Amino acid sequence: MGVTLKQLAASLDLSPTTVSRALNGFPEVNAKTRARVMAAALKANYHPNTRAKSLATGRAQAIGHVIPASTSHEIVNPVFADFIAGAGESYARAGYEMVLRITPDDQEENAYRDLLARGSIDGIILHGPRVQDARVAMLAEMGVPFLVHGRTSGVNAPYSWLDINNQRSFARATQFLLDFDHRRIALINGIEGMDFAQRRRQGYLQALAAAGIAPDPLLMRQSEMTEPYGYRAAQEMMQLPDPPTAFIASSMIVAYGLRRGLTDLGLKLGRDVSVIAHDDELSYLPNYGDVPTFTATRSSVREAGRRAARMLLRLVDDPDCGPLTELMETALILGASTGPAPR
Amino acid sequence: MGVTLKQLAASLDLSPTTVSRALNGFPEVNAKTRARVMAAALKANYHPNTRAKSLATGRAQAIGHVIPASTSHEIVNPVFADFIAGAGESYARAGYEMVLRITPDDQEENAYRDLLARGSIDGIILHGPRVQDARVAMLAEMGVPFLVHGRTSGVNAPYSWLDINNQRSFARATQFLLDFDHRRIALINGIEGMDFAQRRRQGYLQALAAAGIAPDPLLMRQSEMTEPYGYRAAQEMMQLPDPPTAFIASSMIVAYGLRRGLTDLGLKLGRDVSVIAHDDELSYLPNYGDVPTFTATRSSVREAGRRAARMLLRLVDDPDCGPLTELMETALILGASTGPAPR
DNA sequence: GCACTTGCTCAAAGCGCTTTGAAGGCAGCG
DNA sequence: CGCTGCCTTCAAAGCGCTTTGAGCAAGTGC
Repeated sequence: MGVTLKQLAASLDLSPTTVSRALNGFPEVNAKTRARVMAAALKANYHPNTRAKSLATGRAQAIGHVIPASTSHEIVNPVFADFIAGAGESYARAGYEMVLRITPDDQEENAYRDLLARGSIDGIILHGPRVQDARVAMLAEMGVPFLVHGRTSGVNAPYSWLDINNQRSFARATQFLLDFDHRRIALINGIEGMDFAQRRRQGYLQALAAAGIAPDPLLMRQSEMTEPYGYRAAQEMMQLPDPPTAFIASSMIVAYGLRRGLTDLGLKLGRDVSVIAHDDELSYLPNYGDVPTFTATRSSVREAGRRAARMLLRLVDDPDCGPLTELMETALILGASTGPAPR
Repeated sequence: MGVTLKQLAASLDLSPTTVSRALNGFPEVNAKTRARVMAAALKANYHPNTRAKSLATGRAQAIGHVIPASTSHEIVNPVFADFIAGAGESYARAGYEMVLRITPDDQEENAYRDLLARGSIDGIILHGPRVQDARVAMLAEMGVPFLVHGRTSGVNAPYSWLDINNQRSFARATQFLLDFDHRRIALINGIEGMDFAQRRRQGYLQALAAAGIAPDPLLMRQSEMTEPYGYRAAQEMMQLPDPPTAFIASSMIVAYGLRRGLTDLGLKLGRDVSVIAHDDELSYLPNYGDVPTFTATRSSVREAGRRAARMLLRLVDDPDCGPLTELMETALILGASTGPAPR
């Protein structure tokens, strides 16, 4: 344990009051005194005890992230890690701590209540929102500042969120393929019920509708986004009487699986069949180069984490600064995996 | 904010002392009183304020994880997320909080010192140890209980760690291939300097040596474990005058890349060329089925997280319970990606 | 009957900080 | 000279909890 305020004060022959004020920038401290205090604090490597401080101020100086993680493994995923990393950067900069709570998914509500009742956090980030997610109302009712990473369709009450424009993003991707004369476009989506998956499908359907193309249920799948899932989707769909000429994948990993499934069938991406992936810019799933491997809808999930955290901190600072929302657009980047529909 | 101990005590017509003791299981409380208190606490949804509690006890009831994450992205990786998830389970069970600090990697030491001086944590998990990692000595010197996920070669002083038997694991994998008459075996490793990478290479070299085979530098690579890295390794090595007949990959992602590189060359895994991967059992990189896709050295990193956390908690509880160490063996599981060397 | 446990409960101090209310010193003013 | 008001500093209370030391009533043994 480090030096305490009292000790520091004693060593300076000052009262704790004055030292505290000097360090916290209160105006009623003599400039000379303040300088002395600052110097001594630095020298003694003084850091105020967070617990004591927050007990006194009533603010935890910490943000909670609750990760339900027993049966559904959907959230403990690569995307999550990068988001957390981004958020953590913002917290660190603001002097906030990040508290992570892993919980069986039937106990998620408890986790929030517990964290709150214990006074361990000032705000919450809600992960992996589903369609009509009841957790939003729950958190609102608890009266704690919170921000959703994503959105939840079907919830009317206002709440703060940061999301990417999934619908527009996938509409554009679909449109792009349509422009290349693709008419049979498959959507390999994330698991049903996740809000992002629904929005992506909407974008996809919207673009199809605008082109006067009836969606084919045989070309739409939703499941957990693994590589084998992509592989099977490719293999099975290409067996259809009227197979797709293009695929849109909800993640890079799925796109990897698609590519394998397709090349195993002797098809070349960008020539025989087209693939567009959603790219969260995860460092170990790179999609760069002069011509990226995959044409992709791209958006940094890490940057999303950074921004979401900053927004939440504003909310914590001033709970009345109203529901804050941000919709990040994605970039459609051209890679080697797309081309005109073969005929 | 929830109910306080004082309020609860008042409502029961008892002193805070008694209520505190009743709740914390001290023996000197009348059984009837305790029951009353328990019931009331439950009803009022009482949760002791963590900050007050830890201020009073001097224990933070929290464990810190510091993630350096600016330039080197090696740690914000999929493996990390699963380890954290496992550790979080153990913490939650023990009533501990998990504090995550993301920091520029030249500031990692500061992060530890700060966390400690502020009294925010009781223990630390050290991630991603490198060969001769100076952080171990640093933490030891700070006098905080800590546990390393992995080990650090070249550090003599004892410290607590949990690791998988990387050396044996890769020696076995290599041996397995040797038994299949492979003589040209490539090692596609993680980045140089990471301790796990060094141990894996040692295991590989050891098996080769035992078989009287001189290692070929052309067959050994180390880099960040991405899919394209695996792809390039496969493509380039197969161009060699004397190409490998088998590959060992340090991660599933790399193995994906290898597979693509090899199949692109028209080679069939398990027949024309063999691949063994290290499988951390990440949920979105599944390698299961009747016959798993890849022959693999398998070990759940999530389980490692669980155990590491438990060990650290023991250490926090009793700092003198000595350096705790655990070496987890991996399983060599037979999949479809290996077979006898072609001749 | 007394001294002495034993069992249960409480008042109060203290953890390290912030913050309120008060006070000392000094200049400016009439 | 005395009063006011400003600048600077401080003592003390309080945040919600644990824990020490004391106290009180009932039970035990002589």
